[in-house]
Amino acid sequence: MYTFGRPDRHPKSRVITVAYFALIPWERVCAESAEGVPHIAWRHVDALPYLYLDHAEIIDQARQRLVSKLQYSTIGFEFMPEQFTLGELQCVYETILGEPLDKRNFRKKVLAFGCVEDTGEQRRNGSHRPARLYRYTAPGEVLYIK
Amino acid sequence: MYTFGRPDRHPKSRVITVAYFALIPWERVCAESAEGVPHIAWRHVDALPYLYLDHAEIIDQARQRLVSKLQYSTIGFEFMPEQFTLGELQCVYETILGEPLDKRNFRKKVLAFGCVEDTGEQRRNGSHRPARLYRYTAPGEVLYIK
DNA sequence: TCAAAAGTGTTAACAATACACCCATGT
DNA sequence: ACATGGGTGTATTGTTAACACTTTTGA
Repeated sequence: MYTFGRPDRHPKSRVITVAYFALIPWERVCAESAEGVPHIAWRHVDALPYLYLDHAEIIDQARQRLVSKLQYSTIGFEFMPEQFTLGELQCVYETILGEPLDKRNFRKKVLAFGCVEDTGEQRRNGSHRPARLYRYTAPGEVLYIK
Repeated sequence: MYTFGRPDRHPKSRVITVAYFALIPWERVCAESAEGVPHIAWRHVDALPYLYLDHAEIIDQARQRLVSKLQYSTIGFEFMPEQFTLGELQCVYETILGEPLDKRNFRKKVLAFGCVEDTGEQRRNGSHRPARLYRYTAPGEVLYIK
């Protein structure tokens, strides 16, 4: 994601942090303590505890990076299971961007881009019309939402 | 610019390279040998000697990064001296992007963006009309060329 | 029959592109 | 007078954004 190397970012010595971020399906998320790291846990990004030094800045930059990646890549699809509805996909985009998107324009762009294919299947989800299920396929070009 | 950390990128051990790039005025460019680095020199990016391991890839990525930075930042102005003509600026953009740009559209965008101001001065340069000199001023928003 | 999400096209505003001529100068 | 780069405006095209109603289902 970014390498933090400002000479004065650590008070004692020169510390360089290479930060990465990964998208992990919720089912596979588990927080295991490792040697030398006694208490680790997953936290909601809006409810983080005190963070050492510039670590809050690192988190912040990762969020921003995710937002911009959403605009010039198909990273949003990485949040989807194998089959998904366009409503679910739109929900991911809206959550990350932090603003509502127009349903018609969103579907238009995604479908026109041609990185999804209709599986022919549907999902019944509640007391309303069932949604079509789509599958992610390799992108041809770059997808811009917004 | 980017941190290269693939575990197998060096045959002997785990080597991590944090690559940076900088824009330096030609007058201040000098290649000094340092301890342990006997022969260093500046090379034209299109005429590089053999490069160790993935170093060619690193150079390549830096070039690409420069191209994309040109599109969402005002980095192009960093190549300019304190006063410059729009023709010179366009030349920088054309060189980096590797394609000619329309003179009128280019000037329109740069001027509309409002990150330059007319110094009132001119430069006589050859047997043709003198060019206005501009000065770079802080950008308001993001400048997109192309 | 009602509530709730799914699905669908058109129009207007704006941004990007293509394009050709006159200007000021030095030789 | 001519060669050279400087300077300017408009028309077209393409892209993006705004907007409202019908459909299908379960309760």
